[in-house]
Amino acid sequence: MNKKQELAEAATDHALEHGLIGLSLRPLAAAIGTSDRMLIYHFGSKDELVAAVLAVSNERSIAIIRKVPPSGSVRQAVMDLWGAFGDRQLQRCQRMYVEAAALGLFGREPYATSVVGSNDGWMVAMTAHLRASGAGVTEAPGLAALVDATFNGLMLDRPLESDDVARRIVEDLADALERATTGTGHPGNE
Amino acid sequence: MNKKQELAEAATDHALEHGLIGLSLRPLAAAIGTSDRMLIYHFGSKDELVAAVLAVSNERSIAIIRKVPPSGSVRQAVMDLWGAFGDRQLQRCQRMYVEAAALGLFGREPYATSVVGSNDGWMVAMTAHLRASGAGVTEAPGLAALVDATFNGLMLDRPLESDDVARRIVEDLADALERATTGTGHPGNE
DNA sequence: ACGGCAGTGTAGCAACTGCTACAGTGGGAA
DNA sequence: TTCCCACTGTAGCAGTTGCTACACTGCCGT
Repeated sequence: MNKKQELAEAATDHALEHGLIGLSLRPLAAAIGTSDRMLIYHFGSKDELVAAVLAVSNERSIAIIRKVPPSGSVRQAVMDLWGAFGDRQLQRCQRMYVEAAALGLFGREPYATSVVGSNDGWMVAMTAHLRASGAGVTEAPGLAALVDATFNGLMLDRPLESDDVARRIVEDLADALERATTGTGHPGNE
Repeated sequence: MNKKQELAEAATDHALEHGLIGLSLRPLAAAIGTSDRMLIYHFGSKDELVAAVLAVSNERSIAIIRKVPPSGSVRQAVMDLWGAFGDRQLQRCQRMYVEAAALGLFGREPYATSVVGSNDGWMVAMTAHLRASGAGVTEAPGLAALVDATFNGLMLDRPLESDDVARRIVEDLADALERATTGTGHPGNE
């Protein structure tokens, strides 16, 4: 059991670096000092290996988000969450999540299922941070979904835009949300 | 030349339906009534075929966006653009774009290069619509990037959320941006 | 009539894929 | 000592991949 966990961690490190899409057993095994034979032995199939890798990556992502201390306002919460996205480890986890989500878009397994599971835990953590930073109970989930979607979208275009540009876009979003949530009433979903 | 164009269109149709990631020449060729031999003959390599497919898809996407008539306000512009995303053809084009972008995240060619090119034209079209709907010259590009990122992010989680949920999130964004752009001064990048 | 050239089918290559069969190791329990 | 079991290496299978060599068609200009 311990061995399996070690392999899962090592495989995750490798996948975070080299991507999930072209992942194949033999190169992966060689890189982490084992053999394809062993990976199949411990995980049963490549699909289960991939599911394990996605689970490990998701745990790491959530752990990083949970460490962000509560912010003083919704605006600051958005900026602080974005700051957390500056963490290279989190960036790689998100990058791989985007890969998995893209694969899941066409219903491929185990990606589609893993993505749903990962997203659940992730949204809980995002929502919790917004709540702790002053967002209302009813509005927090919607805000979290909006912020998450925007961050993921920016991740997709990250190679295109400098970090400065992305940061300014996030500032626009943060400002807009601050006005929306503190203004007279708040928008959308009551 | 004509034949090549026909093949590119047919290949695009097939890729929009079945995805770009697992795409391989023989099944694709069989589906569109030709042979792998012919695809290589006309395009030279699979990479060039893929580049052609992405270009065709991008042209279609932009054509759809350009048809959206100018909206009366920034809020309405965001909602109208989102409405355009309800178009199934556009949805599939965006879905494939997300696939290409995910592949490009790790620097894979020809995806990374194609994605940059596609994004340029796409952002021009998005910006143009926001401009025509009342957004200022300086703020329109930032708004377009923000809206685009959010839409793409929502696309990633589309299997997770009902269209109603996504729509409410977009409404939140539209309301927030409307307040931000018509309020006293406007946020971020002056 | 003839040469050339765009287009096409058939067969195949070398590399790679996930996975399996077989044959072992070593150590710890009885 | 004996047995068992977690673990491992070697070889290989059947299938798929992008791509190519070779041979052939038909049409079009001369």
